[in-house]
Amino acid sequence: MSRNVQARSRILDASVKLIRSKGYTATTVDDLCAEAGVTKGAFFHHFKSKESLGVASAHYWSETTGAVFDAAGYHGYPDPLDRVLGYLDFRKSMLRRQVSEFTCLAGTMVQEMYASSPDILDACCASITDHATKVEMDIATAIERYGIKPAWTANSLALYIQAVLQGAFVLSKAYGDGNVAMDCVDHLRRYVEQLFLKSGQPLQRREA
Amino acid sequence: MSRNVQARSRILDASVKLIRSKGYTATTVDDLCAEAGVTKGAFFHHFKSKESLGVASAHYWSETTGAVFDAAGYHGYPDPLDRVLGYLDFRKSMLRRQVSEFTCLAGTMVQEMYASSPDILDACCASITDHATKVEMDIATAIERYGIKPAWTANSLALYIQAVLQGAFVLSKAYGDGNVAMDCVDHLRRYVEQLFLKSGQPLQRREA
DNA sequence: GCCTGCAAACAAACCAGTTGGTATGTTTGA
DNA sequence: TCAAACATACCAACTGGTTTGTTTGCAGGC
Repeated sequence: MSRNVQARSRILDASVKLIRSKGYTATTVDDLCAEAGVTKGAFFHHFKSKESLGVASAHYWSETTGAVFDAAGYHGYPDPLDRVLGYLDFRKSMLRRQVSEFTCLAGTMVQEMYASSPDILDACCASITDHATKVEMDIATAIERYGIKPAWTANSLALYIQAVLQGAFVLSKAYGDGNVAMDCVDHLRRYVEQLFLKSGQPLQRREA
Repeated sequence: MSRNVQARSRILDASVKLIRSKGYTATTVDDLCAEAGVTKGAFFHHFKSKESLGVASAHYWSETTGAVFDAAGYHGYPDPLDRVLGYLDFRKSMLRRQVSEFTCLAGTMVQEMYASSPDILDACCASITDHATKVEMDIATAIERYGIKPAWTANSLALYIQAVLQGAFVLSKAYGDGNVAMDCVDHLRRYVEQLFLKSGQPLQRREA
């Protein structure tokens, strides 16, 4: 911990950047070292294998993105449905950036590693599940508050939201920009609003 | 065309199987040859490079899956909305199989190659777009037939449907089975039904 | 003086693609 | 007609570069 405290976290930052754009397999240890500005010796000092870096990268992703969402403003809304819709608006706002800056590391790695590395798969799955669970809380509270008796569960809607986002990322990569993804979030928002719209009782107004 | 007519198509079959489960980069030419039962010489006789096999694989995927959907029964329904919902039911029925048998080659490759190979990206993008366009036709007809004036376009809904499916595949890989994906299709079906449900005018009944 | 944190060189395995050849069938022209 | 020339489909061995991981050594704090 003497010479350079940040070597490990510089490797983790490099892993997020490179794996998101090239994928896990195509990202070599040399690539990671070059991007992080460290040598192979430093890499294998901090991670016992490339696979363990993959696992650490997924955990790191969970922590860093978790902090971003925890800090977002929508958590302050008193209405739980507003918080869910606020989450969607927040996600939509992120889609203005470059494709490589708004896509999901966990989703990318899952697609590539699901049959190859159980450890990486578990770490990615935990990342997605943890994130979905936060939204699920607000959905569950909203179901209670709005007094609806849905044919679906808070869990399934939370996972559906994640599925739409993951799929929107795939289409964004295919088309080269986030416009498709924004349209997808619009459809998703309309659906969520609809689910809580009791027949005859209009939803109270909220800001966009 | 004398010795063994099927060498090329055996390689293509092998590519779909291997790339879907391991990803493009992790699938080596040797893997493909072993799976197809051919030698490296045969491989490079039929494909000038691994990348060109990737492109050919995406085209092959388009053709083979296109044939499956073209042969499905829902095209016979007279009501265009029934055809759209029938498409969703058909997709849901596929989710009973193994994860590696219902996921999308194009979506998997896009995630991995979007920043690495423009040629493969184009081929995958075309595959997804072509497929979405078929659904878009029925959506457009349904908009007319049902006389609705939506805030969305047939194109954006068709792409949204693909996004949900692609995202559902990611979650299926993460959780190891298609149950999450089936829940997603249920949510999606509810949404599509809702979109065509004019206030006060119930939708005519159709079979599940 | 010994552990941590890293550098540099090295090694063994692996990978895409090449080479040089063979077997089989097809075209051509005397 | 039929044989020489050509084309196609394929094979086994090889090559040069790349990849993950190791080893050895060294600088500085405790």
